[in-house]
Amino acid sequence: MGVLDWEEPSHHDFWENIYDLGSINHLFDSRDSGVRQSSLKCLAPKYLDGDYESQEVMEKLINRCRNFCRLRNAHWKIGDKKTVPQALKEFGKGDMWLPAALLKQYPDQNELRLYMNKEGKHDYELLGTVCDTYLRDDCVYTYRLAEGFLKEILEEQGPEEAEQHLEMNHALHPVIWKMETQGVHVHHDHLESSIATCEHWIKKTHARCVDLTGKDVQKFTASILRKYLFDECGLEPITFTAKAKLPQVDSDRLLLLKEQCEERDLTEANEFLSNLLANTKYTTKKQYLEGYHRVQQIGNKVPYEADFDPHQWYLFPSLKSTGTGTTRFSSSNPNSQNIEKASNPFEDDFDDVKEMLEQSPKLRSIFGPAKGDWWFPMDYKQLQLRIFAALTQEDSLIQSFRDGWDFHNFMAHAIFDLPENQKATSAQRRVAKAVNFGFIFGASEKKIDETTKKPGLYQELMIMFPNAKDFLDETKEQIRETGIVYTMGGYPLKIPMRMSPWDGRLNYAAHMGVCYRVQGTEGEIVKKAMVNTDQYCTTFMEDSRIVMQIHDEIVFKTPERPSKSHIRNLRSIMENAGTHFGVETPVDVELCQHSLDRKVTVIL
DNA sequence: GACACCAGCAT
DNA sequence: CCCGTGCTGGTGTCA
Repeated sequence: MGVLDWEEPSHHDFWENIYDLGSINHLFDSRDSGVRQSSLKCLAPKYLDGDYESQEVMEKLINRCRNFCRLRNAHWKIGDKKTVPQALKEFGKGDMWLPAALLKQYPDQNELRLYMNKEGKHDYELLGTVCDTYLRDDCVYTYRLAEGFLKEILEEQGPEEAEQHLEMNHALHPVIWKMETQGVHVHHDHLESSIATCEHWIKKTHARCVDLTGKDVQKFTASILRKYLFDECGLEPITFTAKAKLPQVDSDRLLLLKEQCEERDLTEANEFLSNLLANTKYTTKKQYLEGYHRVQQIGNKVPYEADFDPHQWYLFPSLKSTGTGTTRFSSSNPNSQNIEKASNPFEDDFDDVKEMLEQSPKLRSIFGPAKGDWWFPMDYKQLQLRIFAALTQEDSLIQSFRDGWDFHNFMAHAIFDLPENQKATSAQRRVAKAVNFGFIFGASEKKIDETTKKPGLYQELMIMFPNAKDFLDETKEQIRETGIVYTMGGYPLKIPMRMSPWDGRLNYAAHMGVCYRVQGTEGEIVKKAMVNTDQYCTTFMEDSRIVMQIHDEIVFKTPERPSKSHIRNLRSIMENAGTHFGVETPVDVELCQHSLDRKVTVIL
């Protein structure tokens, strides 16, 4: 819009002068910055008296303009529902230029005036000013909010602390900007052939489902499924959905229902379920693939890559550094943090299902370096658990990491009191894993006892790890007093108060607090690592950069095979980010030349 | 069309 | 009542 000079946004001086209301707001109240609540539209009415009417007026007018164009088949390039990404769909932000352009260029102004001013409206007069008004309000509200938040933050949290947190996000801006504009390379042909494979199998399995059930439906929706399985076949529902209390029909439940079929010799229903499970897998895959296909672009947004090939295809995910209540990143359009792992379809399935899934395309192989490039993902080994150990200051846990234990095995040994030279069984390890994840996800006493099927285990653990117990009590106390917990770097996180801690559910809130402190510290560490590794890349490794961030993993790109010393340096930068916050965190490195799922582990 | 719910994917 | 944080897309209901 001509407000900022976009010529050299990668230049250091440029970023020096950028302050981000999102970061300031998140520091003021980490619950504000969720996906739904962070926009000015929500913040202005909440903290100022502004109702932000001008945005609404603009949205409506833009939509009227788009309708006007559609009705007349005018040759205006209008954002189309199928091609405009989700974020732009809402109110046609992509068409902000439209009102002024119509006023300036539409040949029959009289016609335009009649349309805009019909039914007593005066929209024609607004065409030339509506976006300016919006933009002005946007600036004013942004400034006033920032001013207000900063004042509160400095008073409540102290200037030095606050400055540190703000500086971290400040330093992240150019890093995120680079990632967002330079994008993630995808293998375009592979994408298309994978979609075709999915389609083939979807058709095949669906046809079989129709045959077996005699239901000639386009799709086996949840309601059709419930009717068939529970009413017609007489199977017993396993569990019920949270709100509507209907029988759950997710994959796990369907697998259990399949067991019921085997017991009762319902061969047709049994085979139906197999086909349906395979069908669901392929349908989901296709959905992901089509999502990637829809938003991919030829890499013309890559102004800084020297020998850039216009035939390469890229995705440009949007990153929100304040997209979560815990300081983790969120990613959208597409979400680059939930790319399916290859192992996913082949575990815990029945043999016939496995067979049908054998040709299933691997989504991770869609992503990979462009020709000639190298990617190397570097991930923190069991970062969350190490943070938990550091937070609790539980010596035995910290020591087990130092001694190089597999942590789940270590926990299995502790729980089942195994001698050191005896190997834990896979069942024992599974229990231990459930306990570990339970803790970092903030499970309650009841939940831990239930998922491990060992009543009383939680209490045993509390005796076994007294510091962990103290840590829980301390977190609980913090929540009772303030509703706020702190990460290891001192970042304040608000616990959602939808469950009031004073009505007997304080324990639950306390476990939430554990989760927030662990995830919050994780986010903090990885953000610092990103800033520092980016700095290293720009300084010492030409044309290298961060491609993606997946919570405890950073994927780098280089135009040639990275040297061992570069990898070593990057690794220690990442590890130092951990120790800076008091966590010992070794980092694993892998190299890939073709795609994310064909990695070579590097041994240094 | 807006909204709630459900499902499925990740760390 | 509840093991967390996210994003996306489909279905079904309501206005």
